[in-house]
Amino acid sequence: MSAELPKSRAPSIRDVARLAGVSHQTVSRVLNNHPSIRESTKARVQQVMEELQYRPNRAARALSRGTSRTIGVLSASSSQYGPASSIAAIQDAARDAGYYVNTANITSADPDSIEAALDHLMLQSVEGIVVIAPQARVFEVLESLSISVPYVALQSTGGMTDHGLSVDQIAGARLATRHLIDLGHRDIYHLAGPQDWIEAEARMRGFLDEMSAMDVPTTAPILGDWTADFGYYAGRELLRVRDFTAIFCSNDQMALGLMHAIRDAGLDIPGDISVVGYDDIPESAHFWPPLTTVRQDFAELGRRCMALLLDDIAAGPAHDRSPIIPALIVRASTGPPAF
Amino acid sequence: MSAELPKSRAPSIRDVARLAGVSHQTVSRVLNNHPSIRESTKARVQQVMEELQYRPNRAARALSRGTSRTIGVLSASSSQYGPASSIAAIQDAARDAGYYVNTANITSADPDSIEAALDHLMLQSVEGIVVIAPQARVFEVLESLSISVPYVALQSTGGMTDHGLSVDQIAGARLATRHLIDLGHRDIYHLAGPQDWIEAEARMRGFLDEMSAMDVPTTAPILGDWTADFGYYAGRELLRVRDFTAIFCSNDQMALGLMHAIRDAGLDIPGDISVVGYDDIPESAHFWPPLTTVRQDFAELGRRCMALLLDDIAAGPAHDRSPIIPALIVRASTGPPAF
DNA sequence: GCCCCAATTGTGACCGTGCACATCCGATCG
DNA sequence: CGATCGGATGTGCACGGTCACAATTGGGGC
Repeated sequence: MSAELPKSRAPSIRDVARLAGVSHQTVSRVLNNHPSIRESTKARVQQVMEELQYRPNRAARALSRGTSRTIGVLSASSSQYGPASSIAAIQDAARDAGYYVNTANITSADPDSIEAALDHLMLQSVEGIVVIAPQARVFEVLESLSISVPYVALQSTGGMTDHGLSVDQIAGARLATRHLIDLGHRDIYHLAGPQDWIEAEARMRGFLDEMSAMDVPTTAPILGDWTADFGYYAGRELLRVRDFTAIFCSNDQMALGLMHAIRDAGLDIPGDISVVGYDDIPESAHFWPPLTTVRQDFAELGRRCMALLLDDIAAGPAHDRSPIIPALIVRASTGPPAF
Repeated sequence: MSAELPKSRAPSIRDVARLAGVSHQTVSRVLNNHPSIRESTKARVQQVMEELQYRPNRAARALSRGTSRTIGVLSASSSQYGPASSIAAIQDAARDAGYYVNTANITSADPDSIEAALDHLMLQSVEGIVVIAPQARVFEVLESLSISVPYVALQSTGGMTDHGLSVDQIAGARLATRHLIDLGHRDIYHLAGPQDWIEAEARMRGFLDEMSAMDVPTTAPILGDWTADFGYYAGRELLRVRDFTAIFCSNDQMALGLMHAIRDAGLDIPGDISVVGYDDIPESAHFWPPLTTVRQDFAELGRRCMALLLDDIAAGPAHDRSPIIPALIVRASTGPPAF
């Protein structure tokens, strides 16, 4: 019986006002819980709103306030575990703060694609942007378009601009590298991510830094594309020479593919070759062998990133910008070298 | 030098009109490329728009048109590969169609959480909703709230309502089961997904249907939670009895955990036990052993889902609703039983 | 008993765009 | 050559909120 005839128009603030016997402005005050409204009036208005199933019209509010309460997310590879987790966390945090989130994916790294995605977001009149496409080029475009809203980048090194949330990828990579060195490895390879990814570069730097700090000679890293497939093919090529006893992969997927290749070659992990990944996706504990890796808390990352952005928007006091240090998770894929 | 002083207000349609020496309505016509506008006028207006860096105000447009050009996505577990891929595809498709996408995640399956997420979307005045949280309960809530906008569910069986995109999960599950039976297995287990997930239930039904159609006696399926961790623990328990030679898992992650448990028990895959997964996530080709699984094209799914919803919104001609049939991908995790 | 102040409420304009309708103009037709 | 017609453009208002300011009310201090 609660079924209502579909009215031609949704009830507006004035409809509520009329039925409650007050002015539309009073209704507006109830909506924004203005301090000086008599309790009784407030209750009456709220009851009418209930009856009418009144919903404030967001467009109208945005128009008159001149603010959209929407933030944009610019994302690459949003279907991967890490970014996807962060996005989810961002959305939750935004919702809690009363914001809406609109996501634009970039399919390729070319400026046109980036610009199109940014355009899409700006058309939405977003109040801020979270960038989860930490390719260096994205930032160039961002700067060149002189975006007028604050933006924050996820997973940057924190070094390049003040727009980044500092996750110390370098420290994480050093942890992983140090672990291998401490086990006694000296011939260590690095399978890096795409060169234009800031975080890939940071991990590579961490690797190289630690190697040189510990006085271990290095080979040039191989540049991959984050996929397990690439890890597999890279592994096949590398094993032709096989003058290494350990390898540090820039993410868990590539490590998975690489281990596949190592097994195919009839070698043992970690007996013949030790493997370390990066990210600690939920599956890596069940790889064969279970993968030693560096844990990143993607959800926490998303939340803190959002907090940062909201601060920027409100121009309020700076939130906690202290860098997040990833943690090494040691499992069965690493061990001392054969000898 | 291209830096502009931040003007107090963004240029509006009237600013453009004034500078171009036309009425605001003419500018509006240019924006919506109305047929009867003289070429020269159009060009002049467009040039002024360029100079002023004019951006149409979405809120104003939504207000006066009474339409938001926004669709909502209601999602559970949006960080998993499958849903995440579909969401990305939906976003792309929406963007191409000139729509915006707003995602709301539900954290738990309780009605309050679902209602809160729906509320968030409705406040946005979305024109349609895609549901990627195919828990039966979500639909109950959806029905009970008598949502006034069209909605489409991803990954339903297609049987329950006319709101679903038919992916024939049952057929997919039958393919997998049939594969095991054809190999000669008779003692086959099924590790299902959470009971209230429609797709989990469909896969279970497919399994049971095929088993009974082929006259193979069945054991009650185990209900899991989609995670690799669960697969591992379930595997440990199951192997206590070990009266089966094959197992069909409702997704690849659980299959991964299960294979981990099987290896831990010192058994061979597929020598002692064959394993089949579902989804074909990009990593499963590199599991150990590479996983036989059922491929779902999540991106295609998202695209078609979006097409369906746009049809519903436009009340246009029904799009292609023919069911998608998943494909079996045979890899090394399955083989004939020992004997 | 009067004045002042704060709390509460009302009034009208405005945000930027699209729609309905009116207007203007040149070309076509009888 | 005037009536008609359709393309091109202008005018005013509506959309549903918020904001600035005005108006009304009630209570306390002198």
